[in-house]
Amino acid sequence: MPLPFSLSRPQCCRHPLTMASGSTSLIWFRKGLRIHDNPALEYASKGSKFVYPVFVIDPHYMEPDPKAFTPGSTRAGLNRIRFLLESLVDLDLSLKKLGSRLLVLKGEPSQVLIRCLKEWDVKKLCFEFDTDPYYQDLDVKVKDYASSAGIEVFSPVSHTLFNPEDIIQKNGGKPPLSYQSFLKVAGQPSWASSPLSTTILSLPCVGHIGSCEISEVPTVEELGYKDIEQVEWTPFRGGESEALKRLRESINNKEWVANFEKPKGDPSAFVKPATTVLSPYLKFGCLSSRYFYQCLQDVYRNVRKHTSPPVSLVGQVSFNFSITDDHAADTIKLLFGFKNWQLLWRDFFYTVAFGTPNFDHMRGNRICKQIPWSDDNELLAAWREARTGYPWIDAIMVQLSKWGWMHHLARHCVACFLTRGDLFVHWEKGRDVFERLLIDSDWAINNGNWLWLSCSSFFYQYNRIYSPISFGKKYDPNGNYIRHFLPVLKDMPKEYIYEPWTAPINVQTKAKCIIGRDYPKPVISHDSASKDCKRKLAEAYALNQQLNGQLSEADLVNLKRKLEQDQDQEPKSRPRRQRKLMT
DNA sequence: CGACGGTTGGACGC
DNA sequence: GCGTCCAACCGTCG
Repeated sequence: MPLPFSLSRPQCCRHPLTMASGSTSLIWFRKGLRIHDNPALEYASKGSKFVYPVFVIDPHYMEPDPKAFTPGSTRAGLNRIRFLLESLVDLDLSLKKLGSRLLVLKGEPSQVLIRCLKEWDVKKLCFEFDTDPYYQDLDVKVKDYASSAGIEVFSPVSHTLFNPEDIIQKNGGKPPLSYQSFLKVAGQPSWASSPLSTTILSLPCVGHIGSCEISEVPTVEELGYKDIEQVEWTPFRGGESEALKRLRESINNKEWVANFEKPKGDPSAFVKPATTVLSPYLKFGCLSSRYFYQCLQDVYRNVRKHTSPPVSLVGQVSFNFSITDDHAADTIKLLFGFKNWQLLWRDFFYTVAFGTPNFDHMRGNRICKQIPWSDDNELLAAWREARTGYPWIDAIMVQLSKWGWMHHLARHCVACFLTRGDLFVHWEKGRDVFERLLIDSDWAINNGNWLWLSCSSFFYQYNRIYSPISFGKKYDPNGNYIRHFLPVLKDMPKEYIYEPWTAPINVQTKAKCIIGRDYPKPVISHDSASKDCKRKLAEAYALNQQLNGQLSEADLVNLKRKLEQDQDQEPKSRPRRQRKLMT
């Protein structure tokens, strides 16, 4: 598969025609860290004499926080910071091949940007539209200045397949709240049948820098991260080049394509992850979701025709397919089962998130059930620090800390466990942990999934609880995943590895892992805790229905008190009492 | 009002 | 590995 853009023959803007016409543009990179399918970059370079490609290192995200529970800033773990820096280095290299470079600045982005616009006498400001509230606020400030200074602003939607505003408008002003209705409203993306412009052969050069403080892409050490203790880091390298390489490999992998929309997959397959990990690249825009979409569409078209060697309809991609009948059948099924594409889910969450005020909170969020979650910081800490005593849960949390990535279903298990399944801790607390540690954490998708998993919105079958014991066992009976991420349990026989507290003491001794000393006892009993969660959710749902979702703070406090009283009257449901069962 | 579907539940039987 | 039952929620649609 050829690259979607050419990296050959860098050219500079010495040509008299180029020199004579055009003005000065600035492309502000935030997400969209790529050259291919980048309308903002394309527009910036069109007819411009100078183009300033800028990235601003934002202390809000990047400043080291020594008090954080793992290395990193307040809002981002070091894995994601590193992934971002790698993506920037790659972007800089690609820009250099096109006769330009990346200008890295530091500070509060809107202030830095406004200073650059003045200093460089910029006439066109280009940046990808971003739906995240943080960028929405930032963009207002920058746009206000630009309009007062007579600067043209170009801010295209290119992070998602659809423009969330269009879909909300088409749906009568509110975002569709079910995936099916979203698909109905969304239809096909407007650009789906026409080729994306993905080729940039050269860029205008960077003009004089003046007094702005420009640096190369910093290292983590230069950002102030020193003496870091963590030994294992994420195996995923950032950047557009890596993204396109992974995409190419994935698409040539028949099994992966055939499984692309299937919900299942083995969450315990950690050495060679069950899904080809592209999510962090989509998050940062190292990979264009639209380009990805077209590649997949291409594969399906080719397979459908499966008589002759695959020929790309848009003439840009050909895949090394040796099509088996099975695979063709599978793929054809997928073609018509189009609606399950993960990429469409991404747009679904982006649309709902954009159209829902306070999407990232329970209070003031019109689509969120009001539930009196507990604020038990000890249970939260046990979950966060991988010491719940349930090896399946703890192994997943270790993978989160070390890799910043876990299988989708593994995320479901730990999110369910923390909230509606076992610990009844507020989903916002879990959301914060994921948001910080995941290398692919994405504001809309992360919050959407926590709403989903906690039965606060979208999904309401709170009786369906993932078992912290049997769910993992189903996929990985030997417990290899646990042995890898929790080496303390590596010698525990498979009969006990999902429930080590049930192992006879001589077995524990032999495995060199005494439960309660080398590995914790369970913080709760799943049987009683999950029953208790169901009871609480049933009551909370009933009150939500009764009050039409309009619960005051007092209503929540009263409900919480009532739930705790009921718990006291029913000793069987009291999770903390169950300790004796586990020794 | 009732039927129906919902990315991704668990347990059990075969 | 697949079907069936369990228990039963919600929002949507007719």
